[in-house]
Amino acid sequence: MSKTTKRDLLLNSALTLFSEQGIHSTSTASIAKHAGVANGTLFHHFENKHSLVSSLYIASKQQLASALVLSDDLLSQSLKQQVEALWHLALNWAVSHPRQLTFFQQVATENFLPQALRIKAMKTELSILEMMITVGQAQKIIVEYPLDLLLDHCQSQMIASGLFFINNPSLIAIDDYRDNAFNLFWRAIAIDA
Amino acid sequence: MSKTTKRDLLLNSALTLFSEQGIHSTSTASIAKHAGVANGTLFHHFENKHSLVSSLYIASKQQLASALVLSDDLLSQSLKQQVEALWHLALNWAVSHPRQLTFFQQVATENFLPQALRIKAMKTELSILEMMITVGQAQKIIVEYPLDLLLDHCQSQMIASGLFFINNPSLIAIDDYRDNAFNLFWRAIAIDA
DNA sequence: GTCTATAGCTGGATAGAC
DNA sequence: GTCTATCCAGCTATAGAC
Repeated sequence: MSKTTKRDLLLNSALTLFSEQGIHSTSTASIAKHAGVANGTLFHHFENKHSLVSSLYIASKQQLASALVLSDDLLSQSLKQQVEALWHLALNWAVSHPRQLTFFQQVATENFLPQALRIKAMKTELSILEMMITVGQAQKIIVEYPLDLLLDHCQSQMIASGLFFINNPSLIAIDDYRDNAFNLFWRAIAIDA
Repeated sequence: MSKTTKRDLLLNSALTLFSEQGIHSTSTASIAKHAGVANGTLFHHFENKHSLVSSLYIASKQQLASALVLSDDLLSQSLKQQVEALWHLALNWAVSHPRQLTFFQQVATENFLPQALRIKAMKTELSILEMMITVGQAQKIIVEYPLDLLLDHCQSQMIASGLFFINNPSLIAIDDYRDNAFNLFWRAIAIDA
């Protein structure tokens, strides 16, 4: 396929080191060294460290977005089944992309990127979820709590679940755990359960 | 009361700057300047930056722990009422100590302190919750999912709720929001709701 | 205990050869 | 595009006067 350019090597090394050490405490020099390229090469491909971080952030968010597409045959199913499918897509992506998930957390807590960029990325990410919740409320399947509270709740729930399985890798394979994790998610927002 | 020593000033300034900028990107020089003391004074009171951070972490965790004590008359109430009381204590502490809460997040994601210290602090913190869950399961009030999953779930739920209200301060005063937030928490783990 | 001054080092970023 | 060499700012931490 598309060959691995030095730019790609740098992005990949950056992701690895960021997720291990945090963004601020990872030097550009160490990124270049880990990628096996010269220091100056990094600044040929990226204007500065911030530009490197935001390139990585945007690329990772796009990866995630493209993983969260529901297949067409699901659209005829019940809302709960659609939510469950979405939830499993997200969890699967999280456990198979642990570096990206911790990187997202770091971008949020280290205040490295401008808030505007993060909020914009979040908005598009939550639009599917927002639609599902609205539909579910109209069908009296989902509790009628304020939308902002529900959206925040669902999002942090998913991230927390992903991190839990990343931190306890041996549990990923156990179907009971995965099912229970979804049940905790669904019971909270569903009417009648 | 106890007078504010320069050591206290330094800890307080550190907390403010850390929560705004992150730990790694806050210099000891800026902490001393913000506290209105000389650079060298910081290193008289703390051996190095790590020692400053861990002192602050331990003190903050103790503050939190002392805020989470249930009053005696609650012990005769139902388990749900005890859980609800604990939940509100935690939420109240969070919204009135926003700097501490973001600082906890930063310690966790920036990997600044040794994991052992963090795990130890977490263990004691979760012991009350663990007891409540175990009792609730015996009484068939709380779902019988694995304890590690439930503990992680409850903890991240509480933190997420706290951060939500810190990020949306205008909603704190609205009782409905607080009640709904607790309901989302309780519905997930309660049997029969 | 608190200050000033500064040592010693590391980081981000640039210049210029190839 | 990639490299080597290097500049300069800012950081942690120390020394020593008061």
